Amino acid sequence: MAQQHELREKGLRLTPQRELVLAAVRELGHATPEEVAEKVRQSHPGINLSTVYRNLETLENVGLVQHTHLGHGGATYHAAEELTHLHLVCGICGSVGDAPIDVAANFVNTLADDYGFKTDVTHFAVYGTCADCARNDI
Amino acid sequence: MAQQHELREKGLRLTPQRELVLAAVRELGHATPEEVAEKVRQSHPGINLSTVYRNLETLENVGLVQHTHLGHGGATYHAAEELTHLHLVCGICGSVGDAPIDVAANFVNTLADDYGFKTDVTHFAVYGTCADCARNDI
DNA sequence: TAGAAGATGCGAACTTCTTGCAATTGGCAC
DNA sequence: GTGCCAATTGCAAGAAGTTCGCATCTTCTA
Repeated sequence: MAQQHELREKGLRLTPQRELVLAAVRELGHATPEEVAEKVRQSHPGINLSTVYRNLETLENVGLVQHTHLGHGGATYHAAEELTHLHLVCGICGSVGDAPIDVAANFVNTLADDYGFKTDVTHFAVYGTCADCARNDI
Repeated sequence: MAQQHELREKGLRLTPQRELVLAAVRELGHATPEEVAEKVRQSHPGINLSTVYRNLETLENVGLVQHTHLGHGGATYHAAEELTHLHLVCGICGSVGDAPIDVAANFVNTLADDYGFKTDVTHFAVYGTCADCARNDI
């Protein structure tokens, strides 16, 4: 774990809180600030929620994590290196499925070619109905 | 304006507030509850925010309006009949552009075929960088 | 090892949205 | 037209999520 370098390289100070926030985001896959805080508290009970928020913002600024809006209001954070998939958010059951980015490649290209719009696939949440709910609904 | 029928048909009572909320959503294209309230206040200054929220919810239940998450947290409301386009949300300048649904047809089909995921295109916000910002950024 | 800059903790404030309740109003039957 | 019941509104309090100011503490550099 030469994680220390990672943070120092970005010009950030190395604090236990910061390391734990980053570790929590990586471990959780995607998580709300609240969930990150909860995770961090397992090993560092005293951590403050605002510290988590500030660190998430800081880590996002240097590109180590990113946030996505999954539809239900709050932001969800990911480790930057894990953002290799789309999120399929089910509006009925709330589940979040994954699909490889390639699925959208065509779509992204069309938007780029026809509209000059550079789609940020990593920041992308797709809303709809998951297979399970679709079965029950129709 | 046989709008009265529209609401009555759905089993809703016809109140000035409700008509105004619906009219505001239609006129604004897409708007947050707050913006709807502001619009309604132009002709009905006393209207309460919770009334706007409740009416938006009611109107959504009967299918006259729908909401979309444009990324920055709060929901945005549309008249149901206007939902014939995707929203291209620019993460830099915050602008909301439009693109016809067809652009996504392929993408939607792929998700349906490969993942059984029924994408709700009308509830769909595409995040990225608009043409203007992309020019300045690169 | 000391100092400066940066980070943390804490509490208060804000924003956005929801909820309970009493008063009001619309639609229906007469 | 009149009256009743249920739906709707306004108000105010309250949740939830997020931000901010400030004093204190910690990290890094020299």
